Amino acid sequence: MAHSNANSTGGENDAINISASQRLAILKALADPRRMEIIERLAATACTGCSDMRECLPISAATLSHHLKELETAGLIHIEREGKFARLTLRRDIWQAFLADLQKL
Amino acid sequence: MAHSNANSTGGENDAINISASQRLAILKALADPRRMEIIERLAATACTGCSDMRECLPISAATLSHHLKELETAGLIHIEREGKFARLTLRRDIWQAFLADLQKL
DNA sequence: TCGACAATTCGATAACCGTCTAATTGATTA
DNA sequence: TAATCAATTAGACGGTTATCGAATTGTCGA
Repeated sequence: MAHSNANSTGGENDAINISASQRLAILKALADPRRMEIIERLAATACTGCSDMRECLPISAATLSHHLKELETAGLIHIEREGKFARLTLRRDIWQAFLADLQKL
Repeated sequence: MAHSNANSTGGENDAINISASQRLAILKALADPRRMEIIERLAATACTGCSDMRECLPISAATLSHHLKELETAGLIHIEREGKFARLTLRRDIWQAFLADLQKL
């Protein structure tokens, strides 16, 4: 909820604009091997659960939860909780906006 | 010197390939407001000296030197020392390779 | 209702990092 | 040569953060 990006001003496919603070948050989020790995996996397989992640990454559940919250706060992933499980998805719109933002310089 | 990228295999305009470790180093380097600001300035004005930077950023000479070394180690900038002064340039080839690398996921 | 399980939160610890001052190196000029 | 200045290095301090085990919350099946 930290970064809203709810500015659909009626345009058709206007790209999302990333604020400087969100760009920093995303860069910080990506500047960790584990979190980068999570993003890579989500980008490749489109969608996974927490347990799937833990099978690949050598980290405790607590640490994974911490990283996921970090990625969610940065706006990079969406965590959809379904009963006992959590479904993770990469927010590709934010990802593209982030890349477009870096392209601009 | 940490990241060489001296692999011109005779091709014409083959893009540089970023290793995973260099990608991480670049992300870490960018995940700091001051260093990001430095990169933005270098991208805008093409080339500047240390003293010019210090006029804009509220940091000590020692801290700036530390940040510049970090950016240089990541491969993002080139520091050309001319006598007393230092000339800073953004390594646009690396920057583009970095962006292309992120695009791939 | 009662365990088993997924995920989160809490509290602590260790490592990392940005920042500074002070000291140093190296170059230019009086 | 001595003084000055740009930049770097050394060393220290404080804040941030990645990590874990333990406790907690919430959900599902027996």
